Amino acid sequence: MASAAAKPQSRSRTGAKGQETAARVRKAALKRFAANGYAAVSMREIAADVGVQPGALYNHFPTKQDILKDLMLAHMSELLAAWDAADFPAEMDPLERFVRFHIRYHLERTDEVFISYMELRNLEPDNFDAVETERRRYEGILTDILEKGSRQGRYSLREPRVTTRAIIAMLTAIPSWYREGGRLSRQDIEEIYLDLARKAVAPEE
Amino acid sequence: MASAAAKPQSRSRTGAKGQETAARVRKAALKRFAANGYAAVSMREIAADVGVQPGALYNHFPTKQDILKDLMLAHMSELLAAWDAADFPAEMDPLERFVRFHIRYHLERTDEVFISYMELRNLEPDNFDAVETERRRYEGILTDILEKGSRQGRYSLREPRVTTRAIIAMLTAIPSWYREGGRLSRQDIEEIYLDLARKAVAPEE
DNA sequence: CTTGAAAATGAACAAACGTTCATTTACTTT
DNA sequence: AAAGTAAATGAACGTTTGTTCATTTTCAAG
Repeated sequence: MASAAAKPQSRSRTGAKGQETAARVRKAALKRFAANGYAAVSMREIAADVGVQPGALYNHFPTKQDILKDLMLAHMSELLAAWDAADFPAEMDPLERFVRFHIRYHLERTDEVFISYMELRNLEPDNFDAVETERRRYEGILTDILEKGSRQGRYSLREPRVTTRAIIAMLTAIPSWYREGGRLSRQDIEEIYLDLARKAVAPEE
Repeated sequence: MASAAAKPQSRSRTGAKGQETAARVRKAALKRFAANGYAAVSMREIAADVGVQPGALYNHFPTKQDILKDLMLAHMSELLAAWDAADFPAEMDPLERFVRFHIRYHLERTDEVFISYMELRNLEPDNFDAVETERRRYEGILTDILEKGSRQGRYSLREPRVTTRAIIAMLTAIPSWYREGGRLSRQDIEEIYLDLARKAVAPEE
């Protein structure tokens, strides 16, 4: 009883090598799923990328579906954690915070983002619900910002939930066309979209 | 020579029955692709929906890929034709025209719309290019509206192409969450999004 | 009624799929 | 060095896949 909390988790059975292989599987699956779609990717292809025989994958993930679930849930929780950890100047407007954060994060993690709204339909019901719950939590952040700002008269809008989806849809589409090294820098993109979002909810003068 | 234009196309070899079956194949494939994704749908499932043996499908489409290409190209050309045919009050602002048209059309043809941006990656290169060309043509409509309005001082925006993608992304996402019979009617949706779009490109006062 | 082409059948093909499993290899702890 | 577990192998399993094809059915035109 007394030892339960202090248990050092005896490193012997943690399987350091296994952890590392699991990470390589995740990485390979992420790339493949993003490029070709979950249904079009075979376990054999993932295994080949990792440099291992197909059967070895099952030492780390019970099924192909579990790899997808793992990737999507990890993405959502990392997204939410990144928001919590984000630090912006104290005086920055909350909407500006959200827009800048969203753009930056989504341009950094294009594969994860792509999978997370493209492969939703390939999730089995339970896994779908789990991801959907996290997604709603993320949307809730912006909805709260809009509602509070609306009450304080800093923004003007009709439907916070609808406006949330509109803004997020607008921002999330950026990685689908933005290419590094093009005419517009990431900062340019931030300013353009910030301008659009701000004006869209600007109070009538 | 003289008969070329008036040729009655001898109904004998038009295959009336075949045309009808092909239409049923398109319809079944559309529903299935939208619900489960191109890669997850088998020719056997489509055949079963149509009420025919798998082999019979190949009397109408050379491959499964051709069914997808057919659906997507048809959608794009119908979308563009519908825009050309759309009639709005002469005095209506062009942006308002576009927003209302886009929302109405996309809420009417949810399956086609869903497939057309979800299954792009499952198109072979040639087919992808063909669809992409049509998509750019459609985006060009809004870009032209924004550029002209911007020159005339009716709108204010930084980047017509970027703003085009932002507005279209925002509008196209509607069918992914809108449900008939909910709290908001289609008219409500139109007004809310029209408001957002207008304000986003409103001239500074 | 005959003819001929279009359409549908039903069985078959090779290939690829996710997953399992007895066995061997690798590695950490006693 | 011995023991024991985790990881990887390599072959195999039963299904399912897109597609083909010889054959039969359907059906309108002559």
